[in-house]
Amino acid sequence: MNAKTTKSDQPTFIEEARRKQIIDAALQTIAEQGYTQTSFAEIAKGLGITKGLIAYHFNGKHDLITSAIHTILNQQGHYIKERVDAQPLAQDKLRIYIEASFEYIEQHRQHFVALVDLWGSFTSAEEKQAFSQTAYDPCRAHLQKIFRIGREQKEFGDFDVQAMSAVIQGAIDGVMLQWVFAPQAVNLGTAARELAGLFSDRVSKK
Amino acid sequence: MNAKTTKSDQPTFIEEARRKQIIDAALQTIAEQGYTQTSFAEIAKGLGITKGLIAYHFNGKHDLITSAIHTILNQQGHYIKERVDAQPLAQDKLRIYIEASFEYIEQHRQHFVALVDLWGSFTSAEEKQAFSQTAYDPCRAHLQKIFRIGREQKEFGDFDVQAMSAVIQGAIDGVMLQWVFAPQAVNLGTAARELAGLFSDRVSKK
Amino acid sequence: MNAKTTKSDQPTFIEEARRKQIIDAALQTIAEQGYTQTSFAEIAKGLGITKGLIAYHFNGKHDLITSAIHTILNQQGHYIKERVDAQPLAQDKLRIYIEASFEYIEQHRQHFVALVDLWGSFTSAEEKQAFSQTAYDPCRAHLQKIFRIGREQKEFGDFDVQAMSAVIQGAIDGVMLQWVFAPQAVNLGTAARELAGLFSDRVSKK
Amino acid sequence: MNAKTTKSDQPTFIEEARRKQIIDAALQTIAEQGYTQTSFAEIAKGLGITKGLIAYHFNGKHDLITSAIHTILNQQGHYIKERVDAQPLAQDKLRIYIEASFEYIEQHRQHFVALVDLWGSFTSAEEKQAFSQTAYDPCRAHLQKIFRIGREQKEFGDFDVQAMSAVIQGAIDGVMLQWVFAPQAVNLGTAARELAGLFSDRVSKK
DNA sequence: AATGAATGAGCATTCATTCAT
DNA sequence: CATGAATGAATGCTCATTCAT
Repeated sequence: MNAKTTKSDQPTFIEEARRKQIIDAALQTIAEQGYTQTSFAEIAKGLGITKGLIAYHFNGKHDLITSAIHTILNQQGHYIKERVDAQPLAQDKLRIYIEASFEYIEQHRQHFVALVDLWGSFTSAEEKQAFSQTAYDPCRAHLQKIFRIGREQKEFGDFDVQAMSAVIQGAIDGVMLQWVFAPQAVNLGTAARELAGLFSDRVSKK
Repeated sequence: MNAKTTKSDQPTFIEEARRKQIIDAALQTIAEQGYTQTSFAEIAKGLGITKGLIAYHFNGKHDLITSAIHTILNQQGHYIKERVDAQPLAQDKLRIYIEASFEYIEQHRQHFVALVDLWGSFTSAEEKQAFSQTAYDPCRAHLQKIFRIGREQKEFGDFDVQAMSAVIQGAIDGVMLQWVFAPQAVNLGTAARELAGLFSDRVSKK
Repeated sequence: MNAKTTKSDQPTFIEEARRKQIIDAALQTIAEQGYTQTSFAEIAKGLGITKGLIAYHFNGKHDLITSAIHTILNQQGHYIKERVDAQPLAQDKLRIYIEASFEYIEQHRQHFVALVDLWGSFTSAEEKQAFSQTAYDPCRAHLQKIFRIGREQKEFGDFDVQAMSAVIQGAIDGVMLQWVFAPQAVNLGTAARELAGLFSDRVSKK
Repeated sequence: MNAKTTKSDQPTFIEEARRKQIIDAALQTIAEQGYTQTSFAEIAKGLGITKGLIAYHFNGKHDLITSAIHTILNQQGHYIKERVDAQPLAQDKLRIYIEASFEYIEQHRQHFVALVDLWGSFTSAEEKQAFSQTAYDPCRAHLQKIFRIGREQKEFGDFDVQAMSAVIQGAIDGVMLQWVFAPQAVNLGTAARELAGLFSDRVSKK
């Protein structure tokens, strides 16, 4: 309930290292055994520490889960932004956005297995909505920014920017979901190409 | 351990009614409070029965959850199939498939809030994959059938049927996810139109 | 709590048959799966009836268990008495008592597996003592009667009748226990001979 | 599922003390109320701790029961062995074996009340047989060793060693059973004398 | 005489959390 | 910083028992 009382605001080096270590172990355990099977004891076991230590470094389970989610989303966000920003043309930005999304997922499948499981950790509608905003709003905003650039640069034609951002991001997430649970059922590379193709055919028409 | 204390193999009328009633209450509770907060006691409370009765009608929690999932997927599947089959043209079939998917979701938002939560109920990778097959395989198969019809009827051009089915279904699910958690952030009707538009522009090009 | 209210004192034919059938099934289930695993449902399953019917024919679980124990002890008692009474000499009576005890056990191993398990069903010291009296008092009394006859007929010398009855009956039960759980570890026939031999050497000395 | 939340392999002092304390309380509760009435909650209540703590120190109920049984059997075994080994003559060893068995039982009646009840805790035939081996094999082996020494030292005549060990141990256990449930019905001292007498008369004959 | 639906108390077990050391 | 002992509430599940039909 109360935050660490004996602590200054600035986390120490070891504090930060432990938190990162615990978050990684938590994500791994969640991905392997599912959220409901992931207890502090289970995380601690895989790390060679005691569960008391986890309680010491996090303000309860909710804090741990929240931190884990932010870690994943931030890492993915940076990965994509870096690559998209390197492209001058909007149509390349969009293509790279899709490709980088899938690339990151492919390299961190475990993170996404865990992420899907973590939806189950939100009990109230408010928490779910808050998570939704954290997860989707920045993505849609990024896509909409690309669309606007594309229009300013006369690369893209006319379409509903709001809806299209939801559709493109949705397609990325939806394909990811299928791949996460059954990697052999979906080829991410081909899917990326088809998705980018759908869009470019649409907007370059006029 | 033991399935039931009664003799007959075929369920009675009251048995069926109770199971349906319990499944509905379970879905509602899951949607409202999340899977992890949904205990037999919680479901029973909302129904005015005892938790022992739930254990009497279901072979454990896994049976209840499985039954609930199948109920949702079957209902949605029938709803869509009925409407798609009524269309002679493949391009209409595809459009109706997308629209009907969103319609059903819109009318049963609670089911899908629950469905997403239920992913968290699968602990092993095997269970997750099994669920994935139950959920996605029929959808992708249905889409691929529409694509084949479209090609036979010379309505559609050439594209990777496998990947396209994953992308279209993924887009539907991905948009649904955004809407389920933040209904005000996405307009399902507009999204359906943009998605159908993306595809028709693509395939009618040549 | 209350006995069958709609019933006359005289049990009907079908009533008796059902009780016997249920007792037999109960003994078999207890022998096979242990007392703690033996629920009404389990007994009913093996019989093709419902557990409600068992509750109808017995005044609760305690009644069923008590009836089962009495069934076993009475049957064994009759079997032994019949054979002992056929012998005129006390030393033969004693030998036959031992042999018949083992014979009966050998033919009804299941009954004794169950009997040992049923000890666990008595919760209070009073119940245990009551069972003990039901089980042991008649046996020791029978042995003591044989001893007295032997003395009257000048076959046996002097010894503590009370203690000797406990020792002989104890040896029978103790050997039975070893055999019941590990039939290959004890040969009942040889044990009977050694036990009878111990006694006859002792009392024929003077 | 998970054994313990701590890291070290060797138990601490407090750990050992708690386990012993809990085992003692468990034996007492079983002796007083019977195995089926002995829940973690019941044991904890008599100890002033919570049932969670019992689960913390033992790997489930089976572990607790197994530990309790081994505690009893080991203690009794040591008590007897110590006294038997002090005797040079085989006939004294045998007499002391019988006397020490009864002495120990007399001093720890509660243990044996519990032990008899614990038979009911084994559900499968395999578990029962395993327990039987743990309980009886060492006893019979000890007796057979005494018999062999007796023969080597020309104290004992000829008899079936295997069967005799079963009969003597059986008599000890069988008398104990009668005494445990009805202490006033059997005098352990007299019984010990009669039992030892039976044997010595038999083997010293030739 | 028999069934099946329903109950309610009890069970072992899990787990996040607290805290003295 | 870190541990290990302890808590207490919650969970899925079992089961004898009741009762209307």
